[in-house]
Amino acid sequence: MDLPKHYSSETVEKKWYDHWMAQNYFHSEPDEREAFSVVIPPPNVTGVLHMGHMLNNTIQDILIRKARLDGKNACWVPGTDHASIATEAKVVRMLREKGIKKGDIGREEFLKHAFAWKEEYGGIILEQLKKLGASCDWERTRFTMEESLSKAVIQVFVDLYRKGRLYRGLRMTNWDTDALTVLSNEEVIYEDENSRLFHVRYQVEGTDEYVVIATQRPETIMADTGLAVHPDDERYKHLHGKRVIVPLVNRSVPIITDTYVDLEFGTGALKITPAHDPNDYELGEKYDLEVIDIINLDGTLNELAQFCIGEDRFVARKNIGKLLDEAGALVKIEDYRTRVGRSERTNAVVEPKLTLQWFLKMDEFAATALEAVSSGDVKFYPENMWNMYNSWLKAENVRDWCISRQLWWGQQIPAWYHGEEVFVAANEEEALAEARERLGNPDLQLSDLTRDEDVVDTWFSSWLWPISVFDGFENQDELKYYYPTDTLVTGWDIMFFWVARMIMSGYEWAPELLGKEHLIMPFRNVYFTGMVRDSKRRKMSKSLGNSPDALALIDTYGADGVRYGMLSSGSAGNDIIFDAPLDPKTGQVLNESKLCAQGSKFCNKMWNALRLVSSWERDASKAEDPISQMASIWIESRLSQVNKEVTRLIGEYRLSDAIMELYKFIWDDFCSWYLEMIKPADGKIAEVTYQRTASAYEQMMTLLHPFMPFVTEEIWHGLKERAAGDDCIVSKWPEAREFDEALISRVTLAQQAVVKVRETRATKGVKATEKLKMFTQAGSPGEELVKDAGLRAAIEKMAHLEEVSVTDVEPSNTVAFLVGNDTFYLELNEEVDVEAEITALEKELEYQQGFNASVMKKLNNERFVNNAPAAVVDRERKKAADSEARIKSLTAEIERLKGLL
RNA sequence: GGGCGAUUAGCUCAGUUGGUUUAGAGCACCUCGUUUACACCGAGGGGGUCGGGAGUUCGAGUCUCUCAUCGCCCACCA
Repeated sequence: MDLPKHYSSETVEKKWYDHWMAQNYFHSEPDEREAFSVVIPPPNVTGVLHMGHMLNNTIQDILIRKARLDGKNACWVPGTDHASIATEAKVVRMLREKGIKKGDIGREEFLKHAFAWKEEYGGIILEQLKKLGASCDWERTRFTMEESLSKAVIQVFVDLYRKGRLYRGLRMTNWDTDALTVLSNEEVIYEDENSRLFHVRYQVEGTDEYVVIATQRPETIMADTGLAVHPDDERYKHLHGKRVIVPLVNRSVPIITDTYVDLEFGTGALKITPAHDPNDYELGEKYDLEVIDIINLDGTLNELAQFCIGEDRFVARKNIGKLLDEAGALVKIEDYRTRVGRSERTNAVVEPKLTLQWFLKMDEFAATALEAVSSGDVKFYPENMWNMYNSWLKAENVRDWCISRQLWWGQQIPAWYHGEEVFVAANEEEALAEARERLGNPDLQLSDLTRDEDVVDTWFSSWLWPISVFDGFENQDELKYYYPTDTLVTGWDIMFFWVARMIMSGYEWAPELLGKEHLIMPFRNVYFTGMVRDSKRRKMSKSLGNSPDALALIDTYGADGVRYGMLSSGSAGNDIIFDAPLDPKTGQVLNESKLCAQGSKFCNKMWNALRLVSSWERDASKAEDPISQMASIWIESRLSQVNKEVTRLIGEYRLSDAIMELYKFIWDDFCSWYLEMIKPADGKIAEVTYQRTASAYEQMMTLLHPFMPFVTEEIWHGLKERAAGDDCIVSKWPEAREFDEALISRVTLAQQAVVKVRETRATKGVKATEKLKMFTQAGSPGEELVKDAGLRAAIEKMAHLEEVSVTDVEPSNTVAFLVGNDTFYLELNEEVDVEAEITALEKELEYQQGFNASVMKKLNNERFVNNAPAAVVDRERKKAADSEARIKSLTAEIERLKGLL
């Protein structure tokens, strides 16, 4: 068999993914096995694969593949989210480029374009996930705006309305002046930005006195309907009950007093613009002030402003500033830093605006969602995410969810209006029937009703995801089997958008759909990944351009290499600093990563181990030699040990630790020690040794398979002839057997002996291959190592020694070192500097004495001996005995050497 | 202004009921080495008083308090 020197991820990965798909391994149907389901956090249908996706989908894939190996019926449901604002914005832009305006073509036509766009460009990300190796059940791919899922949204809307948990109201909302829609609070990103604070004076009516206020938004002055001061503010007490004249528009407005006003800030006087500020709106309500709305939906000023009509609010800001100055009302302008809210999707500065919207009452939902996690029904990893969750959902912080959006790409709200009456129903026929009945007018026609133009928030469809992907609102056949899902893997940044709301919806509808005896949480566990950040700790994002090209990374390092890289840094909840360096010229992130490179090197290492093993000529007549005999039992023991450990770590979601454990085991134990020990000089290996080696190697590959599926599958096939359909992916997770712990520690000692020899060679400048003799003295505990034929031979082979023996003869021209507690002597061919050896041994002795002293300090402490657990005390006694033995060995050797001087 | 989390080797991080040799890994670094799996390699080595201080304990990287620095989340200060 001629294998290339370098592992080629490109060809291997394509080959196996195609094979898995052809064999339909990822598909799941309900059966008698235990179900293990995971629903993907649906990426935006417009999205492309980025680092966050790679991290989070690698983790899901590991969990799913492990479950599959454990013999569970593993089902990973993929899909995409219609992402209303983001997608609609893209389609609008695309149409604009074609010279088509959204408003001109109407809703239906627009949706056709949008669906066509989705068919052509949407879902690229799912193809990219295949490159990563994601073992999703692609036959189950869902989309939040497909018919069944949309029906579920409508059904839920109607249900909530009938339960009295939905209401429509005029509220101060966050308005996106670009997308022309309202936004939920969560969709507004606040950041500190530079601004200017205008100090403007208002004349007190009927006097020559002025009150100076400070504002960042002079363009809203024309909408002022009041001025507020603190009731206890001595500066303004004489003005209580008086009125001031708003500059430019010369409107007379009342001075009100309220403790909301901060005495310390600015001049202590505040202009009140109920239409354009949430706080002012509240004050306006309280004091019954007029609401004058001077800003259009697109952010321009309307006629009511009287000035700067038609100008954008930011243009008007400058111009009004000038006008105020000309009118002598502008006192000064200060530079100021303040929090500005921008739309998460369009980056437009959010305009507080009074609009009529649909809201979902959240108090009950929030209480349920809190209880679900505090009771332990839903477990969080890491646990401390509870704090963030709790602070968001506790009663005093919960706000009703604004679910309507002034967009077309989404599920249209199933509400019809006739005058003041509202009819909410699953379809127009039902709405009409209800309207006829309630209005007592059997002749009422559909054309007499007006349907709500708005759609629901995208999250109002994704919060149903764990149920709706199984068509659970229509029938419960699959839901019964797959629900609840096992683990949700997502970033903590969407804990409130999505995780909490899925819990709410699960507890709301699962009992109705499945009955209360069925488990009702949407998932048992939530694994929160951290944010992937760049080397400057900035969140990776498209706009910053600091994210490496995910697909380019896969091309360079292979999916296995990238998966390794994503995992080997960080743990649950902690942010990951991705190590891609920056281009010094452009400041852009380079598609280079040490971690991913390490992963691809690891693939190459394993590949070459296969090359080595495959290169041996197998000889059925050859007997197993003592080294191989010993080494096989050792590697099998270690394998079982590692198996147990890795299983435990995966169960605790400690995936980085698990992959690191496997990395060290495969690289160090298997490649550096085991293979080197059994490596035949003549290239001929006993058949039995080959089989045991292949079997151990195969098991290692299975343990690593969930993490690095491609290379492990490739090697697994390279080791043995396989029957058709007998694939790694469906093979069993190996059983962890009892392991020979005593042998493991003996091998550790043997390794120590080898390292000491190598170290001695390095420091004395003796060639690594120069044949030397080593011995220990008769009657010493080190005999155990030498008496074991396999171990002795292994030491000789690994350290290039001619002989390791037990002897009575007095050492001569030797270098002594400790192996375990005993002294071993290495005979050198050149003259040994006795004084230097004494110095070296004395240094070692000093360390051992220090160590012994610290142990004895504990043991001589009565309180320690009395209070510490017996096992701990025993361990300390063992340490003491060991170090005493070492001290004895060292002292004796030092004495002997001194006698030579 | 509240809350959460960090601070361990040059870098990125482990260290999960306080005791497993007076701290570990990977990368980086230094020395040596082309021995027929792998130079995407092998062998060896240096490097940390676990942010500072105090406390609890027989025993603290681990628990408590405090200070410092840095992140992040939430909040209506014009």
